[in-house]
Amino acid sequence: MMQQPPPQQPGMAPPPPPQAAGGQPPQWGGIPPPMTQQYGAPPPQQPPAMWGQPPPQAHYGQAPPPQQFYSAPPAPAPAQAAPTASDEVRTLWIGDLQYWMDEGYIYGCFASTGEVQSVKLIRDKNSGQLQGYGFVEFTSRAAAERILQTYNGQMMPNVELTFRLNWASAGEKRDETPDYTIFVGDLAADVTDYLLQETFRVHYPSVKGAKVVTDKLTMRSKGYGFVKFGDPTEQARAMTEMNGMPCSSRPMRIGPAASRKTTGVQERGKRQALPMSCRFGTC
DNA sequence: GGTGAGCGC
Repeated sequence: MMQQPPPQQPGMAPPPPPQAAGGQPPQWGGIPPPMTQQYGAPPPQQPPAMWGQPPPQAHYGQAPPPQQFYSAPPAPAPAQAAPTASDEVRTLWIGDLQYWMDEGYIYGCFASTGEVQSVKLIRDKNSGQLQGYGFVEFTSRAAAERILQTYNGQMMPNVELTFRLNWASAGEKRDETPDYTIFVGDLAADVTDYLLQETFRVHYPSVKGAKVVTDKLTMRSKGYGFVKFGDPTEQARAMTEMNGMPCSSRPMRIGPAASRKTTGVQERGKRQALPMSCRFGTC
């Protein structure tokens, strides 16, 4: 059986998943349960509290709001907000944000933890446009770590997107276990992360997650995606065994995944180099 | 159709 996050309540912060499991929490594959698809449609009709409503027309005319910091209001009981070593790394990078997700929305996402210190979203200096990423500082490194483990890959409130979190690189890059990824093309338009993941997972238990690439603005699938494996031999097998297999209504076309352009947050040290002889599962 | 996801505007 698989553990799935409980359905979300509109207007609420995401369910803080059970205590960070002692094992390996989902990285980017904790695919949430399938929900009604709403491509291109911003959140439901009930925005959370007063935060981050998707603006019908953002009023980014001029006077871009200056850098905003959200100092945690006294909302939830500050757990053990004893300021620890001031040099301690406790900031997470957060990305894959929609343009209407402002500091308030992000703050609201983690408010229930009571451990948010500040939220800083990056915007274009001239237009004031949010850039789709930012930084969330927590009250302690332990808190940041806990949030990273439990929220990353989970659904964000009121929108069909999952949290994309990582340590802020200024501090420390950590990306534990290496993973082995394949490229999957020719996906039907209705294939979701979850479906893609399950299509593989039933055959390969080491599947960590799957990601259908979507256009950030329209949320529409670009027709391809990636599946991550923990086991390189399963990756290799899947390359041949699953090629041409249907997912939803269309046969998948599988290939090796070219590494993402960023060289920033990858496994430190070695990266997965697929010998030519292995490229198509011949080894 | 095609190789994701990014670090302080």
